[in-house]
Amino acid sequence: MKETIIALLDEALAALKQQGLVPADTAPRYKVDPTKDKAHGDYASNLAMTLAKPAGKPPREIAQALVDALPESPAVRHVEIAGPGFLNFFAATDAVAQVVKTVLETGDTYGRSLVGAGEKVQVEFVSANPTGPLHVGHGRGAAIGDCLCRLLEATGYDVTREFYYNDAGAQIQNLALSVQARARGLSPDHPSWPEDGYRGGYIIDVAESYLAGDTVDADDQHVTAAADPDDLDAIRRFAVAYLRREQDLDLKAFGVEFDVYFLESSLYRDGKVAATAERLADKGHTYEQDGATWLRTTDFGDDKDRVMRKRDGDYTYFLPDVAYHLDKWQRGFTTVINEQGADHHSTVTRVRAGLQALEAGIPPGWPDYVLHQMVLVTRSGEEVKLSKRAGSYVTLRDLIDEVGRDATRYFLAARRADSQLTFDIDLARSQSNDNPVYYVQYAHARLCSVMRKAEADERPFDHDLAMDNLVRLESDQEKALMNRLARYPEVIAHAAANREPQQIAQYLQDLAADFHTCYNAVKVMVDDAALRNARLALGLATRQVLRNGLDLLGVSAPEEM
RNA sequence: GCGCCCAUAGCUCAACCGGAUAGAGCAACGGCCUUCUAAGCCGUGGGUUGCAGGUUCAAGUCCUGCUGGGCGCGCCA
Repeated sequence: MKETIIALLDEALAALKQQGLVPADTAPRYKVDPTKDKAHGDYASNLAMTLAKPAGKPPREIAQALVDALPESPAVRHVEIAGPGFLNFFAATDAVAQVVKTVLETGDTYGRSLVGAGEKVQVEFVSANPTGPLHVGHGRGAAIGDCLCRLLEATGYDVTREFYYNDAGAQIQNLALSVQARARGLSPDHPSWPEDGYRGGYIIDVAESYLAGDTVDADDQHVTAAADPDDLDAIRRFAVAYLRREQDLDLKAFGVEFDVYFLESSLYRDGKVAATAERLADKGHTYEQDGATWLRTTDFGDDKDRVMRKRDGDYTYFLPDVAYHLDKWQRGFTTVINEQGADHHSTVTRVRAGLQALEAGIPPGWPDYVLHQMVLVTRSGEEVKLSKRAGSYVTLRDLIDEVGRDATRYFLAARRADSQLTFDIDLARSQSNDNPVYYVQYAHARLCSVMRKAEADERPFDHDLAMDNLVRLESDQEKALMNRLARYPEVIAHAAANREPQQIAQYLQDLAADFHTCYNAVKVMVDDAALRNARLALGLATRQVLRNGLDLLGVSAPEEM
C-alpha cells in the first residue's frame, strides 16, 4: 500500500516537473507514513511541504497541483489536502486487506527482510567475569543483546553471539583465594580471610563441590576438581568452570545462548597482546614515561593518554581490549555491536582510539556500542539490594525464579537502553491487567481460543472463501488492525537499524490493543460464512504477527491462559 | 572541575531519519459478561514535554547555555 502511494506520488511529481511548477532537478526526500488519526485517512505524505521552497509556492497550492496530477488507482479511494499541506490518502478496503493475505502466505517470515544479507555481524554481550552469579544488570544486557541479535537475524544478517571474559587476571586470583579460604573452613570475618575476597555464600558451594571432587560441564569449560585445598591453580580452574556453568544455567533459563566464548587468556597465549603492543609502537604512537609505556590516544580523540604497559611489565586491561577488537575485525565482522553497562562507557573512546592507532584500516567509530543504564529493583515500593546467593546484589536467577522468564525478559527489553530502569517485582509478577506482558500474551491466547471455537463448531477456516471476501473487513476497528499489521516490517527494520529492541515491545502493545478493541467490537463466529472466514483470516494474521513479534523478544506465545 | 547518558500526565513509560490536536498502561471516576477467554472493552478528567534562547514552513525530537539526577574520570576491569 505504502509502495503504491509512493509510486503514485512519484508520477505526480514528474508531471509537475513537466509542467514547470517544480524545478526539474528537485529530488525531495519526502515521507509517506501511516496516520495516527483515522480522520487523516490511512497514509499521509509531506511531499507538498518539501516542495514549497524549491517551487517557490505555498505548500497547499503545490498539494492541489499534486492531487490534480495524481493518477487514478484502485487502491486509493480518495485524497485530501489538510493542515499545512499534508496529502491524506484514504485506502480502498481491499487494498488495506491485502496485508492479511500477505501475512498468511509468508507466515513465520512475515516482517523479515534481507537488507543485511551476506553481512557478518557480531554482538558481544553479557561478558561477565566468572567470579559470581549474574546480576540484574547482566540480565538487562542479556535481554537487550539477545533481542538485538534476533532483530538482526530477522533483517538478514549473519549474527554471531559472543561472550568475552577474563579467566586469568587479578579478579580470578582473588576468586581462587576466596574458594581456597572457604575450602579451609574460613569465613569472611576470619583474620586470614583474603583481602577483598568474595564474601558471597555461593563461594561456599564452589568450595564444597571442589572438595567433593565434582566434575563440572559449562558450555565452554569442562573440569574435574582436584579436591586438594593447597592446589591454588586447580582451585582457580575449577572455580572458573563452576561459575561459568552457573552463568550458563541462568542464561539458558533466560533463553540466551552464545556461539562463541572468548577467553582473555587466549589473547596472551596466542601472542596477540604482544603483537598489538608491537604494532602500536611500530606505528610511532607510544612513548615511555615514569617507567611505563603509554599510548598517545589523545591523537585519536581521547582526553588523556593511556598507560598500556605498567611499570611492573604487565599490560593494563586496555591493551587486550584493543587486541581483542582487532581480532574481531580480522574475523571479518564489518559490524560489531558491544552491549555493555554504561558504567564502562569510558572504554568506548579508548578502544576506538587504540584501534585507530593500529592503522589497520578500521573505520573510525568502529565498533558500535549499545550501553544500558543501571537497573533498580523494587518490591513493595522499596529498593531490593540483597540476594541470598550473591550477598550484595540481586541476581538474574532471583528474578527468573520469582517473576518468570517471559516477564523478566519483557521488562528488561521493553525500555530504551539509555534510560534508567526500575524493575518493579510486584508489577512483573502480577497476573493482572497491570502487567503488559500478559496483555500481549492474552491477545494471542484469545485468538487461539477463537480458532478452537471454529473447530469445535465444525465451521473450520476456509482459506479460499476468506481470500475472496477480505473486502468485507470494513469496520474502523478491522481497518485499524490491518493497518497495524502492515506496519510490522517497517518496525522491525527500524528497530534493527537503530538497535532499539524496545520498539518491538511497544509495537506489540499497540497491536494487542488494536486487536482487543476489534475483538470487543466485532464478533468473528457469525453465521455469514463469507464474513466469518474473512474475520478468521484477519484473526490468523494477527495471531501470526503476535507470534513473530513475541519471538523477537524471546517471549512465549501461549495458546491459553 | 571535565566527559557520557537522562529529564514527557500523580506513577511507569511511548512517540517511526523534525510533521497535523504529544500517546498508552497504572492510579481516580462512570458504564459493558444468558454472545468467540472481562488477564478484555467503551467513556470522563489529567500536560507550558525541567528552564531560557536559537535553527525551521513545522521542534518532545536538531543547536547553544543553564538546572536537576545517574555513571565515569586508576600503572583496577
